[in-house]
Amino acid sequence: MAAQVRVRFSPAPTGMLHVGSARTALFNWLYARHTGGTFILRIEDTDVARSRTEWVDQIQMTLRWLGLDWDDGPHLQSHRFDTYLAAAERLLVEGFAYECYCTEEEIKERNEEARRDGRAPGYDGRCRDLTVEQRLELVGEGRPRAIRFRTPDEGRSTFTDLIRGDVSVEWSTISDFVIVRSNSTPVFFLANAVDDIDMEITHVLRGEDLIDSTHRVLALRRALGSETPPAYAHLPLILGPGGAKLSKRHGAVALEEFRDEGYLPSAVLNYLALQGWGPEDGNEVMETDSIVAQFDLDGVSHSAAMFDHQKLDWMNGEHIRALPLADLVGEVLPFARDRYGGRLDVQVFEDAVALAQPRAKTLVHIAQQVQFLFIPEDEFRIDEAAWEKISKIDRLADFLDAAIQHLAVCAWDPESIDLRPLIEGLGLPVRKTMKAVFAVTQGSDVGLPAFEAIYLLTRETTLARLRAARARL
RNA sequence: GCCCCCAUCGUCUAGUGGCCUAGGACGCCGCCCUUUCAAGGCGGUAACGGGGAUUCGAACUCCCCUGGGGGCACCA
Repeated sequence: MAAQVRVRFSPAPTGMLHVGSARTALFNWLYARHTGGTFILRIEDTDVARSRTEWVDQIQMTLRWLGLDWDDGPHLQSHRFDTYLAAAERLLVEGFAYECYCTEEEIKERNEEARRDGRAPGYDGRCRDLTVEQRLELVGEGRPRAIRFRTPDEGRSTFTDLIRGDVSVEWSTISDFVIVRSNSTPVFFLANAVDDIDMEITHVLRGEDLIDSTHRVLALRRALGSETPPAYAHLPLILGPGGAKLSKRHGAVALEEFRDEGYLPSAVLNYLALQGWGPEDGNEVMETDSIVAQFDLDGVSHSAAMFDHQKLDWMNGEHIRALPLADLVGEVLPFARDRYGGRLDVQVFEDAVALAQPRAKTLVHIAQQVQFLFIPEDEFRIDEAAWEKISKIDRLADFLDAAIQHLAVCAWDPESIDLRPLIEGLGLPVRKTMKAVFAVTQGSDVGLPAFEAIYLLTRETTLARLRAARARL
C-alpha cells in the first residue's frame, strides 16, 4: 500500500464558491474519503487586496452544506507570509531567483509593445543579471523591488498527469515570474509550492486551467529542495451551455444560489460528481456514500463538461423523491416559514408536502405548490390565464352551484369530496371540468391532486372560493 | 501571436483493435396510466469532426487538418 493520501482544497477567498471550485473540492474530498486519506482545507489568500475574511467563512459554510468535511484546517496562507518570504530569500541567495526593479507599469508597457510587434508577452529578463552597482542605482532611484524566479532558458519541462499522461512544454516559452511582490507579499506560486511541501500533499487535483502553471510550481519545488513531487491530476473544466465560460448569464453558478433555490445538497453533490466522472454500472442517481465507494481517478474524463441545469433539476427531483417524508418536510419547512410565517399549519403542511413530493423539482417549487393553503384569503387570486381558460367551460355555473351544494353537506374526506360523480351526473366532460376545480381552489388550472387538496383546504375556505368564483361569472 | 489540453447523440457519458448494425442517463417526441400537473411504465429520435497511415479488421493506435477550451499577470 502506498503512503497515506493527503489532498487539499485551496480556494482563494475572493467570492462565493463557484460550481467549478465546488467540483474540485468534491473530487479532492471523494478521493480522500475513498482512499482513507486526509482532506485539508487551505485558504490561498495571498492576494491581500482581493481576499476577504467573510468569504473565508462563507466558503466553509458552503462546503459544510454540501457535506464536505475537512480533517485539517482551514490554514490561511496570510498567516504564513514569513515562511514564504524566508523561502524566497533562500532562493535569492542560492541564485534560483533575482531581484527585479521594473515597475508594473513598465512591464505592462513592454508587454503591450511585444504584442504589437507580434512577439510573445512575458517578462523580458531585464533585471536578470544586474551587477551590484546597477542594483544600488535602481534602489537609489527609490524603485520597488520584487523577486522573480529564474526559469530555465532551454530544455523541456515534463510531468506525468494522472489523467492525461505526460504533459510537456518548452521552457523557453515560460518567462521568469514574480514570487514576491514589490509590497513584500508572496505570490500564489511560491505559497502553493511551499505549503504543498510542508503539508506533505501527495495528490494535487485541480482544474485544467492550472495545467500550465504546474511546470512553474514543480520548478519551484525542486529549487526549494523537494525531491518528490506530488501526483497531479488536472480535472476537466465545467463550461456553460454552448461551451462558453459558465457565468451568471446561464443561471445559478454559486453553490449558495443552488441552496437558496431549493436544491438538496445530496443532489448537487451527485450532479457535480457526474461532471467529469461516472459510475461503472451507469446508475447515476447515488447516495454520497455510494459515490465515495465507487470514485476513482482513472474514471475521470479528459474533456470539459457543459453544465446542464435540466439534468440537475431532474437529479434534484430524484433525490427529493428518495427522501423520507419527515426529512423532506424538514427541508422544505424553512422555505415555507419564510413565505407563510405563522400561517403555516404544520400538520396540513406535512400532508401537502406528501402530495407535492412526487411532482417536485426543487424545495422552493414545493413551497410554492402549497401556497394556496397558507396565504391570507384576501390575497388568494386565480391566475388570469387559467381563469380565461376555464370561464369558457360549458355550463360552469351549473357545475359550481352543484359543487357548492355537494361540498356544503358531504362528509369531509377525500373520497366524499370526489366531484367526478357529480360532473358525470351533469353530463359534463370530467377532464375539462376538473380544470375549473383546480383553478378555483388552488389558483391555477394545474395543481396538487384536487380532492386531497380540497380536504386540506377545509370546507369553509373551499366554499368561500367556489362562491367567489361563481359570483364572478 | 505563441504555448498547453481536449475531441462519441443537443447535453453528461459507456466504449481501451473484432462482443458496436455504438450502450446508458438528461432533454425532446409518441403511447399507456390518469381528476390537472407531475411521477411511473413502454417505445422512438439522435453521435464516433475531416483526411491520411498501421492492421485481415479501427470509435478505440499514429500523423496532419479543423474545431473547442485553457494559459502566456506584482490573480489564483
